[in-house]
Amino acid sequence: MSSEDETSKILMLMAHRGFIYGPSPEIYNPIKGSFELGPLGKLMKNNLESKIRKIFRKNSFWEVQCPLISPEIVWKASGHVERFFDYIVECTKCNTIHRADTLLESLNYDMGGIKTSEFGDIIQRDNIRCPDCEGELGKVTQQNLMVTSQLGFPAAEFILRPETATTTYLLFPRLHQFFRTNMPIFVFQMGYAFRNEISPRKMLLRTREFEQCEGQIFITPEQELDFAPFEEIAKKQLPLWSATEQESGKTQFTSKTLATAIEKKILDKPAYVWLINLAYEIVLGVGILPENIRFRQHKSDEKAHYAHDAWDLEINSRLYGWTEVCGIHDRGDYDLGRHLEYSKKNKLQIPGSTKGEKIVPQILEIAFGVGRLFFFALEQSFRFENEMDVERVVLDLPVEIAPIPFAVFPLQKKPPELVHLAKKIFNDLIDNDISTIYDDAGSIGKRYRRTEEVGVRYAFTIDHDSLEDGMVTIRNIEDMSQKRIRIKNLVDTSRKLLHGQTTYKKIKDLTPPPKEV
RNA sequence: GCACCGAUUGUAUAGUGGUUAGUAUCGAAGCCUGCCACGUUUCGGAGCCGGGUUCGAAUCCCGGUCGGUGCACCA
Repeated sequence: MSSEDETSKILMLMAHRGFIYGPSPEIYNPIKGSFELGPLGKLMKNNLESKIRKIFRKNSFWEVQCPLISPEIVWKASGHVERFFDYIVECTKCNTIHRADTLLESLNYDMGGIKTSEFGDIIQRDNIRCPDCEGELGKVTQQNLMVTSQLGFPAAEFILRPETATTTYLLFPRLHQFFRTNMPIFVFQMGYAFRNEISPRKMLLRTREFEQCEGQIFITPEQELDFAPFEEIAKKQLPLWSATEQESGKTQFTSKTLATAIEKKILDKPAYVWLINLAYEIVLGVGILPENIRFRQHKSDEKAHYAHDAWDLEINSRLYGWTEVCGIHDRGDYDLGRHLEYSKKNKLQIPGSTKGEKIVPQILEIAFGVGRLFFFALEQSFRFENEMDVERVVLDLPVEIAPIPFAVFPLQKKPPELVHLAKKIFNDLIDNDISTIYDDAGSIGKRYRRTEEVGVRYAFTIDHDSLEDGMVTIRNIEDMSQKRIRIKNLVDTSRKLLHGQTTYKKIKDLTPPPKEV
């Protein structure tokens, strides 16, 4: 199968099997970059989010939730009002849109010495022409990358948040009190953010409304360097591709242990390194394979306005190539410093190491695009196998992420006792919060294939012997093998499989030896 | 937003200036079926939107919309 075929096939299956629909609304003229999750997509994203929450909680993060709307001053303080504008200029001849700053930069203007308000004057003064067609350039206009809306009566303009992180920072005085002034403070937030992307593309990878999951550590400069949890992970190896390696044109890079990264001064703060590792664990936790993960350090010109150091966790997308899914930022004291400046609230400071000193806490941030992570977890899981010239489609998701990990089938509809027993088992599983599907339509083989295509890991089949011996077969998606287990252990076994407390391999097969003929 | 390419049942496709728009798959209801997309019966479902040419347009032309790819932006 060519990769082009594979791409369109995967996209087709995502929609066809009820994972992702869109762009939405499909029956009217859709808005680019907006999607619906269908029944299975929603189940799967719920599971993925639960998994992320679990990992955050294990690592002592607490979850908060903040509003999507906030007054403009918040975004002035955060720097977004200033930085989230693109200055664009349109060619009057060929209508190509150019960014004023990149245009001037390409002509070797010293960007440090130019104010954004001067872009238009310079272009006019120096008679700068369109680089594509030599045509005359029009006026420089602003393109706001933040989404605004109206609120209240009379309506006033508000900004929809372009990131969740800043809204979390506004809570610092409250959190500092909640955690009884113990630093560092670990919190995270999952929720929507909005950006006027110029051109949404590539399914869930670039949309105008998107979900983020951002973890924050409020920490003192001393704690960043003396961070006990780091010791537990110091020997782990991560695929770190440093800015220096990128700048020297090296496309090959080697995994390094985290201790080495610090020794070689690729990274300096143990707390920050620990956070990079957390990003890695989360991505592994939702089923992305290590060979498809790398960390890429931002080069100095790439860094966001708030970042001291920035690394992206990138995933090698099967459909779209290496793509950022998580940014890990050392934001320094930029954010709380700015909010202190704009709000004048002294509670944004904490006592420093010397007596009477007040300091602004440092912030380390880990920022995931949830939609992206969801999309990658899904796209990487499609497996196409050939079985006797018939293609077998398997959605090979981790059991914790799979929308519906279990299925219950009566081998046939006759006799009705098979159906009764199957439905009883199905109800038992549901009553025990084990996500299960029941199906009795068509042949048993058809049902196995139909359900493994949407990620069902284990199927329980009730056959005629089940009525006599109290056992059913469990079929494994991996290799289509089967074992026989007792019905009375079925709920317990399912729960253990779901929570990783046992594996299919460890299940004892009670299939009776074949009878002598 | 620009450039190029595309649009027929849910999916994949066939074909035609006048057709009951074909096929496979799919879905529904049966029959059959003792473990891997079996078979079988019946049924269901389609030419993106707007305008033009024409006696007649799903088919030709123009415009729009949406999608794909490339450029700029980005979690």
